[in-house]
Amino acid sequence: MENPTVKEAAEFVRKALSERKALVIVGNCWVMYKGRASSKLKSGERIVMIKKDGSVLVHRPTGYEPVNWQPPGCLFQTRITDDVLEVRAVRRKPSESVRVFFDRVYLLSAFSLVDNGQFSLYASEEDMQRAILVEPEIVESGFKSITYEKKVEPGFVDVYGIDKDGKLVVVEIKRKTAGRDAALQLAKYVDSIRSTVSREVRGLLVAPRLAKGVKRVLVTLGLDFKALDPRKCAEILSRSETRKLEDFFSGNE
Amino acid sequence: MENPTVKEAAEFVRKALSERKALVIVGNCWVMYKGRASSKLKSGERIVMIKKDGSVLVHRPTGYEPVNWQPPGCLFQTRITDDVLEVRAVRRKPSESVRVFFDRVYLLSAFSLVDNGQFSLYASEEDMQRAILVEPEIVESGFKSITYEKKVEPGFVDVYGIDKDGKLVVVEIKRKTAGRDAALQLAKYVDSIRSTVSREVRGLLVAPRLAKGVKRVLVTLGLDFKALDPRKCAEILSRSETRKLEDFFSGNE
DNA sequence: GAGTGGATTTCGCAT
DNA sequence: ATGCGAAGTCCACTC
Repeated sequence: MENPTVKEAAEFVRKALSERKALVIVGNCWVMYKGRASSKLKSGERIVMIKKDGSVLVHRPTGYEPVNWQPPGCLFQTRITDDVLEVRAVRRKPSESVRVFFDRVYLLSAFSLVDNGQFSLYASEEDMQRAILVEPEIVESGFKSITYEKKVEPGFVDVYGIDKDGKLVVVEIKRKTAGRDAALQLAKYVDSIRSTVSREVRGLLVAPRLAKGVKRVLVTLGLDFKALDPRKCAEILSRSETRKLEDFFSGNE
Repeated sequence: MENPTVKEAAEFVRKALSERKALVIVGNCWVMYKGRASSKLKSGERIVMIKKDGSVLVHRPTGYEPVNWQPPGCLFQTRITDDVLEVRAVRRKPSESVRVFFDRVYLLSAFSLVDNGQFSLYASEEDMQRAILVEPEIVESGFKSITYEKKVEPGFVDVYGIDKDGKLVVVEIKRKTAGRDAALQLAKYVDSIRSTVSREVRGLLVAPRLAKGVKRVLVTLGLDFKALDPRKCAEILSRSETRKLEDFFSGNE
């Protein structure tokens, strides 16, 4: 629907919302938000998206982020006042509402979209962990993992293993530049483990790189560091997945 | 443009991108991302938005967040292979690319949007600070603010004031539930001030509410707490702005 | 340009 | 439900 009248638009929007369709509205609008905070957006041309799960996005012509929005789970209400179309999205818990007022609509489209496509992300922190479990040698020559996500007093140890000399190794993984906090976290874990075990315990921080000054912190705390590129982990994982896939199709080891 | 052929779509997209228009594409697609991480999104129907500043959003039919995206500043490339339209968005620093492959396009629209509407957000932490400066009594009966500091690294005192008994008050503001960290932060400031002043110094934590257990921490540290809703601050600010506006129009006060 | 902290963060997972 | 931590976080601001 192109350049509909406000009245036509209102009818269309109502129908689309009741049918739980995805809605795209391009037009001139202003927006009021009230809830966790409050905001006012003055008149301008924007792209508004309303999804079937009740999420709302108001996008300006620039920027990655929506200027106004509402997370999934909204209830909608539309009305016309003085030739202005108001679309109101309300949600409870937290109680908040976004009201979008259109005085002109350029484009109005509704879709029943079907999307079952699987999304997979590689080289998250979790993937780095899995990569280390799949191929422990990337961490250190001779390293062997024992368990992962081991619960210790302050939280969770990412990977727990033994080095080539038989020393216990507590591994803390960061997908990004490791900061002072990661070092301190690891130190806590190491201390915690040491208090329960009579063996020697090493702390190893695995991350793509260290933040400035953290090297010194590590030295002070007696911890080790291993640089590891998340992409390499992604590679390892994709390789291991490929292997699995081959195994599946060939039906053998 | 509705249900264009892949070829028509490619031509349209190219033109729109070269003219720096905002582009909305609804269709069946799959997506590959490679950069800080890697991801694959299998085939499905989605809404893709490309903005004039070179940002890209791939939205599934549900959820607030885009499943794939690219921040502003991308360069684009389109091509057709085997009746599939590929739109590739590349950026440097960090080097990453998103490739969207369409085998069907339902809707294709381009817009030259003009948006100069001002956006104002109320009840940020800074707004709470301003509200306290405008109306110090909301903090405590008899409270008067002396100075405020917008930002001092590594931390900053939000507001300094004097209470009804003439004691110095250091105010720490949190827009959300205040945690243990806020209390400790405030304690540091208070200690720091005490060491430089021979007067009595109080620490006052202002926040909508306290996290569990923080009440005890405050008592231990000898700090006070005042519950303050950010929304009330927003109200105060909008009132004070209204007053200002009235002053402006009446030309007095 | 890198580092730091906030966000109407959102999202997921564990308790 | 609540709370905690991660995010391809993004973004604004300081150094």
